[in-house]
Formats: sequence, C-alpha cells, structure tokens
Amino acid sequence: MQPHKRVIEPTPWRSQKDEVRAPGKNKDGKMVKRTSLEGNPCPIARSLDAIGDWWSLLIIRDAFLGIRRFGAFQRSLGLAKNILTVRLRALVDRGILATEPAADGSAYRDYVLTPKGRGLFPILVALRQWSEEFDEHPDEIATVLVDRAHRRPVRKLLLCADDGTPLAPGETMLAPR
Amino acid sequence: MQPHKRVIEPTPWRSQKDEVRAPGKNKDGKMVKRTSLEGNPCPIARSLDAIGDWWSLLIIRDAFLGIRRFGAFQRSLGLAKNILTVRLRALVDRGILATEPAADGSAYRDYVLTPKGRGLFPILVALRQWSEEFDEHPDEIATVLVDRAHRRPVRKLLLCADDGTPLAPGETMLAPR
DNA sequence: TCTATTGGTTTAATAATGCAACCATATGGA
DNA sequence: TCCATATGGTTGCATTATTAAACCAATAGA
Repeated sequence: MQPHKRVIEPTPWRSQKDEVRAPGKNKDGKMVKRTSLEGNPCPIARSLDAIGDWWSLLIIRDAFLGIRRFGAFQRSLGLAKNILTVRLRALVDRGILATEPAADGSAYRDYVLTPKGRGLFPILVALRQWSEEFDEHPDEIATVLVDRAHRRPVRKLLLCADDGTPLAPGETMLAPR
Repeated sequence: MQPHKRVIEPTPWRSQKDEVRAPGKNKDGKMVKRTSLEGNPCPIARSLDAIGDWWSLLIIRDAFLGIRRFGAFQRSLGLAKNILTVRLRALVDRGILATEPAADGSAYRDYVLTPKGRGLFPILVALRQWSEEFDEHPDEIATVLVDRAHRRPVRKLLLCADDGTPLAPGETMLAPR
C-alpha cells in the first residue's frame, strides 16, 4: 500500500464544499498578510499593535537612556540599519518618537520621546521587574533601577483599587465601558 | 552613461579588505539567524526574549481571562493552529504556562498559568493603561479593568521610591548591581 | 580639497508567519 | 456498537519579515 500522499491540486473525488485553495492565499485569492491588531477592541492588543515587537521597545528603552541619534541606536542595539529605519519611522508615525534638530548643532536629526512615548515607562518597568523576580539566572542581570535622589531601588509596581488597597489579579475583572 | 550597477560578485578593482559576501550570510558562511536576546544583561531584553511577540502576550491575556483549552485559545485569538502550537510549547518550556488534566474530566489537557505566568499581570495592566491614556481612538476600547469587590476602575500603576514617594522617569536611573 | 562619518537604501538570503489540508484520538449520540 | 463530529494537533507551501552586507548621497572635519 502506498504511503499517504498529500493532495494539493483539486482532484475529481473531492467534493464541492471541500474546496481546495493554494496555500498562502485566502478564499479571495488575496495575499496573506501578517495579522494586524489595529482596531482591536482590547487595549492590550492595541498597545501591542504599536510596540509589540522587541525592537520597538528596546529602541524606547534606549531613548529613555538618552540615546537620540540613528547611529547610536544602531550601535547600541546591533540591529540591521534597514530595520532600524523602518522601526523609527513607525514610532514617529505613531507619535511615540519625534525628530528634532540635533542637539549638537549639526545638520542631522535627533529622535526623542514624545509625551506618549514617555508614557511607556511603566511598561518597561513592569518588564524589568518581571525579569528581576522570575528570571532563572538573575545573577546575569546587570543593573537595578534606583531613584536618583537616594540611589535606592524603586518599589515594585503595585496595582491598587480606587481606595488604594492592593489588588491581586484574581481580585480584578473586566467590565464593559 | 550607464546607471549605477550594483556589484555583488567580486570584481578585479575591488580591494582585498573590501570583501564581498553573499547577502544573508555572515563571514563564516553560516546561516543568518534571527537575533536572540537570551543572555542579554538587560532585564527588559530578557523579558522580551520570553514574551516579546504579540501572540504570547495575547495568549497570557486570555489565560488570565480563564481560557484553558487549545481550541478556545485558537478561536479567541484567530491565529493559525501551528503558530499556537509553537507558542504554547514555548510558554510551557519557559515555565509561564503548565499543562494539567482538563478541568471537565475529559482526556484533553488544560493550559494554565504558573506563578511565573501570573507574575506577568502588571505588564498586561501597564499595556492596557498606556492604551487607555494615549490611544487616538479611546472610544474603540471595549472594557475597563475594575476591582471585583466594588466594580470601580483600578488606579494607575505608580512607580514609587523606597520611601513611597512617586517617581517620574527622569527621577530614576540605572545603577550597577 | 580630500576623507571619514552619518544616515540611510538596495539586494539577496534565511527565518517566521499564515492558510488550508490532513490526520489520529476522543467524545457523543443513535 | 457504530458512526459522525470535535479536539488537538502536524504538514506543505506561499508570503512576509528580518538579516547581513553592499552601496550611496550628504555632511562634517581636517
């Protein structure tokens, strides 16, 4: 007996409803696109649509550390320049970064965080604290986030109710808006 | 005059040091790999290495909402089953999800959050709150996170110093560990 | 004026993702 | 008990994203 053979082309014995399409194409014959989360009603998905790839968040991180120039981002992150170009443009388009004349007076441009971009700080802190708490090799973590005035580690981010009492995940729920 | 022509193959006038390599290969002729953030000393990068793609965080989100079964994740997220398979396996491997016998007594398995996975909650909250505060179409956001007891929206995550005073991004810095 | 730096773009190759077909096992009902 | 359907995947292929390296125009520096 023959081993199973994959049927890709339409075959006579295949029923009408069991339609055969070329892989990589949908029923309209349109191209397959990487799914976008744009317009998703979930705010988490909406955020991920804007900054949900690593490079974007690492660029933001570096921006918080004071990096402003294209070349500096590239050297710091070690990513391909074409990717950096695309990412920076997307972040500017979304109002997370803005360009301005270079601080050193040259004809080049700096990339700086907008207020919307600075609003991402809690996300970076949350990512950092998760790693600090759960990473399997915490000894490999090089830095601690401290408050500049006293040089002491910051507190963990804490989710609180309206009245200030701390909330565990299970003590919360989603309500329609 | 001819338009510029791209030189990919080695040419006589090209110097020794200006070596020519096939694009997509490095100097050793090895395959191009997607960069991994594993072992990176930055804790943000380490977190992103574990959960830095959309689908993973959306799976986690659904897990917090009580979704446990393969098929339920797939229907909820609308992602391809092969991708879901890979993602779930990676999350289990990293100790973020675990499998256990299905709660309904069937022979299937449930995917449930581990303590490490539940530790991701602040990240999800931070993503949510950023969208709530800065999204251009906040009217499209369907839900609010409330505390279960009083049904009132939770507070914004607040970064605090050791002594409890709130900290802005600029009032923090990184110190070596 | 010449050279190096900066900030990209282009090309070719590989890796990741998406879609749909396929399949083995489990479940539910007649 | 038999059969149909649901579940939880795997496989194959097309498309898209990411990457490394070459290339280039404009700027800056000497």
